[in-house]
Amino acid sequence: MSNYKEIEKKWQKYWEDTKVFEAKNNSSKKKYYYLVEFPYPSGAGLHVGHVRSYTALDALARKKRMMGYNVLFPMGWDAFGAPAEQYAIKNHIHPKDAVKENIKTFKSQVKSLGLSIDWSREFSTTDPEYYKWTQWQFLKFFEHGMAYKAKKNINWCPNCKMGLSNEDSSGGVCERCGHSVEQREKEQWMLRMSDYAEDLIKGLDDTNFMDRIKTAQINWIGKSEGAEVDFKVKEVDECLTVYTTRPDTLYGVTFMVVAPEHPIIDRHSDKIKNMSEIVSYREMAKNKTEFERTQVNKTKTGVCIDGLTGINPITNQEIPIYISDYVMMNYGTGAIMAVPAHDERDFEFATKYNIPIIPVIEQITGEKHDNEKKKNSIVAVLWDPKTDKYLTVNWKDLGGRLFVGGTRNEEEDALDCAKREIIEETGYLHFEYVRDTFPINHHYYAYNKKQAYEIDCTGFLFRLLDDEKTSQQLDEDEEGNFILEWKDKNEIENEVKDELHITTFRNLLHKTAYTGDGKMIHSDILNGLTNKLESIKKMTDYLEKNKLGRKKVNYKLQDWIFSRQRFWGEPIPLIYCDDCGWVPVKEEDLPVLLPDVANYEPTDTGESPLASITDWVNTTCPKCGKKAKRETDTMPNWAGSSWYFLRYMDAHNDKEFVSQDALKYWGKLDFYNGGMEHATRHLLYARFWNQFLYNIGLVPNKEPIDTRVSHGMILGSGGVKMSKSLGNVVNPDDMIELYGADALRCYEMFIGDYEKEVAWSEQGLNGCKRFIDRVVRVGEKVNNQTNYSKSLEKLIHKTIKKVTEDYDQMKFNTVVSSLMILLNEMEKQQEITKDDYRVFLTLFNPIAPHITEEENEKYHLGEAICKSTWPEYDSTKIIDDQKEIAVQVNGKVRATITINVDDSEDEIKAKAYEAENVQNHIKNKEIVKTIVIKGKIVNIVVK
RNA sequence: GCGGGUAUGGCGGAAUUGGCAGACGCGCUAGACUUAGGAUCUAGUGGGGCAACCCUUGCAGGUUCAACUCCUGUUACCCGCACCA
Repeated sequence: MSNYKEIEKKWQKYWEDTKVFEAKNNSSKKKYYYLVEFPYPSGAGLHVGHVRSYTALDALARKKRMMGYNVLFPMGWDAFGAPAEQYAIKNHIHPKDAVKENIKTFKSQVKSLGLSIDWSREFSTTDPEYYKWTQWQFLKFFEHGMAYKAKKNINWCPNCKMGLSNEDSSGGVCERCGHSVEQREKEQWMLRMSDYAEDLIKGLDDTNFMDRIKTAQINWIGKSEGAEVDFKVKEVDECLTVYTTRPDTLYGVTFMVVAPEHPIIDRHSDKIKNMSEIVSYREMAKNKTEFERTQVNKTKTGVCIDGLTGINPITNQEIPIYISDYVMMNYGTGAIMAVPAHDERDFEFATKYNIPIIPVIEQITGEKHDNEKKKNSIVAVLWDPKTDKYLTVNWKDLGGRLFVGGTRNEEEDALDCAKREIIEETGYLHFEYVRDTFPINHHYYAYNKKQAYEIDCTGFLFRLLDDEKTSQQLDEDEEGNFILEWKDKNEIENEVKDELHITTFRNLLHKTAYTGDGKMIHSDILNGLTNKLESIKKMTDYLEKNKLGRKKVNYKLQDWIFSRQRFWGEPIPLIYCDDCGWVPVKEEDLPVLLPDVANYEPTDTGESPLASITDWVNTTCPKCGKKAKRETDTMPNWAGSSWYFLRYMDAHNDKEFVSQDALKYWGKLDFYNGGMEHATRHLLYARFWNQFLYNIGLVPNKEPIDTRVSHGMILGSGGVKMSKSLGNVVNPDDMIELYGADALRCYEMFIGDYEKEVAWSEQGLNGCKRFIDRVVRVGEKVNNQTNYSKSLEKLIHKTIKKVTEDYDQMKFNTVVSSLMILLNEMEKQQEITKDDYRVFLTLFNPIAPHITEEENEKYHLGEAICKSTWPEYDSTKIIDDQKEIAVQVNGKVRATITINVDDSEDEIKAKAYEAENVQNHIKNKEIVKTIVIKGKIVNIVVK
């Protein structure tokens, strides 16, 4: 621990005093806006993961400023929400004070890193001056009919005593405490986010998000195209409407399923004969947690509704209606048409409840030919349970290994045909039927008959009962041409090559729904079609024409549940009046402040703690002046973070949320860094919020963010997540104390690919400390001269180029390694010039700002680096006049030769042939060709 | 199950985008200077072989004069979503 600490303090003070990092709102320079997601100031303090992204963006911001930009790089605090509240409850202090305390420690930690943040724009989402505008914007949503109150079955965490959004309770457990989540019915404020589903997908085209973030968002929004189909219900005058993406399978519908909560049940409970059974099923489903209910692989349950019968609108067939919890009320219409032959879930359900399964799509194998003859056929697989082997028919050169197969004529039943063929071909007499397959549509060309065939083939599996045999009855062309062999499953997988036979075998062993494409059968108007999209379109058109259904797009994205029954959030600025209903608080009365109270702990009733503060709740109606009550719910902590990036543009404006001038000047957030865990939720909320503001004319851009990047996590030294319980959490304060802020910053940039997760290594950090020590030591070689040393000139220009490009591509690890290479060269020199050192320090400054400024000052190399400009390279000085290149013989390096830049191809060839080791490899051999890639490589191909 | 990603020495990772695989750092080995070294400096360091050479980018194929890089298949791990009809 040298004087690093004093150096760091000195320069941090200098930056603060000179205000060099304060962004100007009225600058003629080009603007650039960098932002790292603002931290949640938790009691745990700063994590080394924060250091990684903060340093990275700080480096970019510092470089951009030196390149002449007016850079906005602000920081603030996201301090509403449950964690702060929990912390406060635990430590028996008011959340307000807890937040103040945490921000203080957090801020001093962040400051010790020496970031070039414009602290003049700092704010916290919990500042009344800030949340006034969050409330104001909520009222805009309300005014435009985008906020509504609805009774919702919400996810309720009994431990945190709080309602959770779907996003906060994914997997059926509370994100915060891990407790499993229950269902509770509650009146909730909702924002109509699902209205924006399409725009949120389309808007991605106007962003430069990484592809994986775009796809994550698209998947989250979950667009699906299909149709709604109206099924008449026989007993009542009502249609049961379902949503399906596969209207083409309508002829295969054999039952329907509605969600347990489906209102049709309540509407017609008088018609339902087994109502008590249904009620108890509903009870059971309700008591299940969302987690249990959505467990995949659990066996399906359900009850047939006795008294309501569906009618397939296209076949007029009567089909049963079930209730089952595998259908969700909150997606589609809460009711489905079930096609067990082509949907795995429906298949499972139908198998369990013995519901008929009608295939309407035939799997296609083989290749189509012209002039095909049609045949019906079977493939029969005989299984011997004693040996667990299957009987194969080995045709050797005449067709390879197959199973028993045969053609059946029109009158013959497929099962009879299969039995007959087994007896005739194999002689086995005693076996029993196990199962059959859906038919396969197979195409092949028979060379012996010079004829192409299209066959519909059903597969059968039989169990062998005993070994008793009769003599085979073979046709002439079969006699003596095959042998029978028992083979196990693996041998069959390897040896049966015929597509029809192997597919049939697989389908027999594992019978399930066929979800692939194929040829339509049993489907009247669709019969024979093989193109899925065409079938879907034809059926949808038919439905629309006959008023039986309509095209429909669905999204998984739901409306945003915007209420929390908690104390520590922005109060929702609405007042309920018995006469006027929900009335917004007048703009001049904003913000609605959180009252100062002693008790802010959550209640068992699920009511916000605010509800018990009567003199806060009781107020007058802003419209009619009568007695009225305030809304006691607060906003989720995603609210404040949905627009904070706009506020930095004009952080202390008390007239507007941001001035239009500031919005116009700063425009989009150019470069936004944050964790992958926010790829869907925060980013979607923020985009939705901003698109709404755009639509009502309050912001100039529909998409608020241009580029989005994500840093990889920093793991503990074993490659496992850092956690308190494992005791492998690294505290940045300790690292700064031991190695200095610059070394810590340098190490975190050098540690690896910025986007990938990496394991922490304190030895690696120590290596960076050594590097910085060497940077300081090499300063002792500085002489009185300017300009670059002749011996270093080329490398310096190359390094400027490489480092400049690598910063721009966020390849910080190779920035550091390039600088290490340059330093290694400098150390080899007797002395170095002022400019040599100065350019090195400038290139290193974005990563190690303190020590580079100090060294620059110590040797009087020029003005402070933060005020100077980024170095440029001279491309003419980068070109090597001589170069070592490899010579390969047959692709293997045999020698290296030195070439001049202006050597002709022939000269290079000559040099290559001359090289000693090349001679050894080409003598007595014929040179087929010689490839010369100028300045790169020579490859001599010999025979 | 669906979607996305990753795989290179003992370790973290480079590779001009198809052109000498292993830059740079850590660690390790030997030596120097030292009362001392967890400081610093010098040399070495993918594996095999005395050597010429051979092998090597998860695995198996393919394209090419040339593949970590492109194509096909496959395995393992990580992340997100998940009965979404």
